[in-house]
Amino acid sequence: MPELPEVEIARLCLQRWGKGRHVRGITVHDPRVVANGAPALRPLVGARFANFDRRGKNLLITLDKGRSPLGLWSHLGMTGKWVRRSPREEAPKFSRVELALDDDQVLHYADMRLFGRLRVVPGAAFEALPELRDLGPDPLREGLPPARLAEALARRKVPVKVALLDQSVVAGVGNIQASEALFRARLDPRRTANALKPDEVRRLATGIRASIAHTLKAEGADRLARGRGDITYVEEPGGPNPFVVYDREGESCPRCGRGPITRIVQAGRASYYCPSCQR
DNA sequence: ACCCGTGTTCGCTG
DNA sequence: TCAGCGAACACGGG
Repeated sequence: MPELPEVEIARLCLQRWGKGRHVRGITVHDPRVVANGAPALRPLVGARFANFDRRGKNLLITLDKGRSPLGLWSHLGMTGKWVRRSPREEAPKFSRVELALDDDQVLHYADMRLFGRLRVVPGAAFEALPELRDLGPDPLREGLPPARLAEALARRKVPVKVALLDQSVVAGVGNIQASEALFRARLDPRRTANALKPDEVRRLATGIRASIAHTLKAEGADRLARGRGDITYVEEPGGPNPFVVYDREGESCPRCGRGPITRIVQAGRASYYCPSCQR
């Protein structure tokens, strides 16, 4: 379930589960999720988790081993997730890689669709990764200055919803957050990106940050960060939809009461919006 | 059987 | 050089 908020949750979980622990062993159930092949993960054995960072949807984990650090890059794709289990428990469905830790727990990387990837980064030199090269500002780490958003949108002639999916515009926004942010900004997703007025860009920047903050709260990030609550974050597939418009086609608008929330397809992806109050 | 899917990259076109 | 676009990747779930 990975856009910026879910990846941030994964970061907090991994930090909690892994920090200071050593990797005892690795089992690769499906080498397709390992960039450069399964043997590329071997250097992780014996390393100690030190730091857990995130850029957009990318997890950047640093481990200590000997005198030079080791990096572990993890992108969750569409269906990737990190899960902690006791070695006596059954592995989660679609577990592709497992890391055995020195506290007798196992971290599983599970990924049904296999769009996610793991990669060991020698020397933790994450700057060299092409996946990070063209990322725009990360709204949670460094905020989202309207001027910078305006600059990124200025050269795009596509609908603003489509532009928001480009990670070089804003790092971490995905298909759900794009619809949610545009609703909060009261902007029609079909508006051309480079035609937004300065005030509309400001509203959009605010909407993006508000949507991410709302999702983080709904998914329990505050409890995790404060060290309370269940240490095993497990999303409930049957749980209530925490979003304001996403996947709510036909419902009345929670803001204006009219709507109804409408689903359209843009660049092959679903967008949801209120035709009555998004202009 | 058919359509849909929280992501990204690649090759082609203008 | 680059924005834009569609296909491809892979495997369920409804």
